[in-house]
Amino acid sequence: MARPLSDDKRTAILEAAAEVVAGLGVSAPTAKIAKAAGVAEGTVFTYFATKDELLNQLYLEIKTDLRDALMTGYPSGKSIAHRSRHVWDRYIGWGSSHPLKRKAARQLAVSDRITEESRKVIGEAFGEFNALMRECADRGALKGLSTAFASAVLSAIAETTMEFIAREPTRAGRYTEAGFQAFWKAVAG
Amino acid sequence: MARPLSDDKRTAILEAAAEVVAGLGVSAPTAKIAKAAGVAEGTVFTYFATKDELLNQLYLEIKTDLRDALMTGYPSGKSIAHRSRHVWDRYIGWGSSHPLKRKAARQLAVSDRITEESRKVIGEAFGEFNALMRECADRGALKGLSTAFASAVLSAIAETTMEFIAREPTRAGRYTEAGFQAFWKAVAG
Amino acid sequence: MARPLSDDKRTAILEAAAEVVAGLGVSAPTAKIAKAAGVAEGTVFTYFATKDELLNQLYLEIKTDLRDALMTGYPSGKSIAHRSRHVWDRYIGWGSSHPLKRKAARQLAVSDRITEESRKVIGEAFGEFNALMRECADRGALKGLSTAFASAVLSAIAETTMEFIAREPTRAGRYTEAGFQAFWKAVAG
Amino acid sequence: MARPLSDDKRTAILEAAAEVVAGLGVSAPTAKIAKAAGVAEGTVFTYFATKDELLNQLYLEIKTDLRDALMTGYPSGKSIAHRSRHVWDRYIGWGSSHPLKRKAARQLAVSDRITEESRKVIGEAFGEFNALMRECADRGALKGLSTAFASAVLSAIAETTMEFIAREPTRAGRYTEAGFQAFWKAVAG
DNA sequence: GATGAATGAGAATTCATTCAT
DNA sequence: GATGAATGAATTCTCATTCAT
Repeated sequence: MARPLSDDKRTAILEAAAEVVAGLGVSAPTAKIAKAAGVAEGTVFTYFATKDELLNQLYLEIKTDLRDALMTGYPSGKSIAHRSRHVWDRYIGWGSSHPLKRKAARQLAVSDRITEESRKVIGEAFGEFNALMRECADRGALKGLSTAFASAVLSAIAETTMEFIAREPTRAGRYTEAGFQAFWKAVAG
Repeated sequence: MARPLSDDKRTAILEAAAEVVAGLGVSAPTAKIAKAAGVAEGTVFTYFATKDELLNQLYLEIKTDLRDALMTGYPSGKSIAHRSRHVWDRYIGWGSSHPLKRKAARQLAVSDRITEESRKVIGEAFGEFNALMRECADRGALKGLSTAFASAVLSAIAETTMEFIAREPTRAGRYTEAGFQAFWKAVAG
Repeated sequence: MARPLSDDKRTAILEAAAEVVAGLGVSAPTAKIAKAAGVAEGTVFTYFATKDELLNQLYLEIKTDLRDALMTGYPSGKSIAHRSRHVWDRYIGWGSSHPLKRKAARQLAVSDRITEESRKVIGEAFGEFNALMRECADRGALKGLSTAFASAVLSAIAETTMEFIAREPTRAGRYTEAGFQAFWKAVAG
Repeated sequence: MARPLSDDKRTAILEAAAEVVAGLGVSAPTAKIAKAAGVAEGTVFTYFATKDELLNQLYLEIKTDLRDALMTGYPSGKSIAHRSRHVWDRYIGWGSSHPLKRKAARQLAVSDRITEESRKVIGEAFGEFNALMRECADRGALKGLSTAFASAVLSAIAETTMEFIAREPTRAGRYTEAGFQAFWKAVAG
C-alpha cells in the first residue's frame, strides 16, 4: 500500500460529522462534513463507503466513548450506591464536556439510519454497565423487569439532566445531585 | 364558495404526515405524505404553505391531542398521588394507542424545524399539567428546581415506558406500574 | 343564456393583466392577474381559454388602443410634417399617460407567446399610420426601403423617448421635442 | 486540483443559455440550457450558483462582447463622422453575425432579473462609446440632453436595423447604410 | 490516496387548468 | 356564470456518490 488510510483523517471526519450532525441533524450534507473536517468531499467516501456507514460509525464511536467515560475508574468492589454514583457523575460529566457529541447522539438515536446491528453492538458494549443496572433493578421498583428498562430510565433521566445543565450551567451541581437522587429513588429505591 | 377547504382533507394530511414522519423523520418527502393522505402533491400546499408549516402544525396538533388526553377527567380536587396517577395512566394510554403520533412527536421534538413559537404555545397549553408538576417537585427530591425539570423527568420516564410497552405489549400493565413507581419515587419521593 | 359574459369583467381582467405583466413579465401567474382584477382564478378561463389567448388579446387591445390614440383627430389634409407631428405627440402622450400598458406591450413584444397572427393583425390595423410612414420614407434617407422600416424606426425612437420621460418627467417637453427632431431628420430628412 | 473548472464548459453553458434564452426568454428552463450545453442539469449549478447569476453573467458576457466588437480598431484620432461610422458598422456586423446573442440580450434587457449592479457595470464598460455619443449629442438636435439619450437612440435604431437585416439578409448593405443615415441625421444632424 | 468537478435522481414548491359546488 | 380547491407536470436547486486527474 503506497499510502495507508490515515487515522487522523478518519478521526477528523468523525469529529466533523458529530459537530455538523449536532447542528443540522442526520440530513446534514456530507459536503459540509468534509469541509468541517478539512478534507475533500470525495475523501469522506474513501473512509466510509456510504453516508449511512459514516452515521453508524459515528454512533458507535460516540457511544463507545461514553461507555469508556462511564467505566474508567469504575469501583468494581464497592457498593451499588457507590458504583451508581460513579457512573452517574461520569455520565453527566461526559455530556457536559462533549455537548456536540451528546446532541449528535440524540439525533442519531431517533434516526432510522442507525441499523439494528449497530444498536445491538452498543447494547453489548455496555455489558458491565448493564450488570450494574440489573443489580439496581433487582432491589427496587423495577424488580422483575428487564435490565434494559432500568438502563433506559437512567439514560432518560441523565439526558434530561444534561439538557438542563446545558441551559443553566451555573446550576450544574444541583441538577447533577437532583438527577442522581431521582434516578436512585426511581430505580433502586 | 366553490369548494370549501375540507377539514377531512386537512386531517388526512396531518395523519399521513404523522405516519410518514414517524417512519422517516422530518426529512420525509412531502410527496410521500401526499400519497399517504390520498391527495395530489400540490394539495398539501393548499392546506399548508410550506413543509415547515405542516411540521409545526403537526407538532401542535399532536401535543394538543396529548394534553387533552391527559386532562380529560382530571380529578382536580383529589390528592397529588391520585392526580399524578391519573396523568400517568392517561399518558401511557395515549402513547400506546397512538404509537405513530408518539414516534412522530419524538422526531419533531429534536428537529430544529419546530419554531420557538410552537414550543412556547405548547408550553402554555400544558398549564394545569405544569401546576401538578410544581406540586410534585415541591415535596420531593427536586425541591427548589424548576417545574420544567420535573415535567421533563416525567416525560422522559413515560417515553421510556411507552417504548418498552411498544416492544412488549403483553407486559403493558407491569411497565405502566413500574414506570409510575419510578416517576413517583424520583419526583415526589 | 342565463348570464352573458360581462364586458366589465373582461376589461377588468385585461387591465389587471397589463398591470401585472408590466411588473412581472409574461411569466406573471394567472392567479395574480385574477386577484388584481378582483375575480376568481377560474373566471379568467371563462373569458380567455388559455393564458396564451389572454396574452394575445392583451397585446391586441393595447396596440389597438395605441392606434386609436394616434389616429384620433388625425389631420388628414395637412402636410406630412404636420401629420407626423400629430402622430408623434399622440404617441408620446399615450405612452406617458399609460405607463403600465407601455411596459406590458414591451414585455409582450419580445415574447414568443404572441403569435404571428396577432402581429399581422396589428400590422394591418396600423394601415393609415403606415401610409404616413411610406410618405416619410419616400422623401428621405429611407427611400426605397420598406415602410415597415420607417415605422419601426419611429417606434424605436418613440419608445426610447418615453423611457427617458418616465425616468425624468420634468424634462418631458424637451425629450418630446428632441425625439421628434431625431425622428424627423432620421426618416424624413 | 482534481479536475479544474473548465472554461470550455462554462462557455458552453453560456452559449447554450444565449441560444435557449433567445428562443424562450428568461423563463427558459435550466434543464434545457444544460441539455443544449451537453452537460448534466446539476453541472449548470457548479458554474453558476443560481439561475439569476447565470442570467446576469450572460448579460455581462454578451454586452462585453458587443463592446469589444465596437471598439476593436476604433479610429481614435479621426473625425466624429468617421468614428460614428466605425461604431455603426461594427454594431450591425456584430448583430448580424451573432443573431442569438442579440436576441438573448434583448430578452435580458427587459427582464427584472438583471440587477442594477449588472446594468451599472455595463454602463461603465461603454465609457469610450459614451464619450463619442456625447460628442454627437453636443452638435446636433440632442444638444443639452443626456448622453444616455443619444446612446439609446443609436441602440434603438441599430436594433431595428439588425432586426430587418435578419429578416431580409440580402438587403443587409442597404439597411446598414439607411440605418446609419437615420442615426447620423437624428443625432448629429 | 486525495481532490473536487460531474452526475442525475430526488426535493420542495409553483402554476395553468379543470371541475365540483 | 362564478368560485376557488384540486391536480400533477414542470421548475429550480440539492446532494450522495463516482471518477478523471
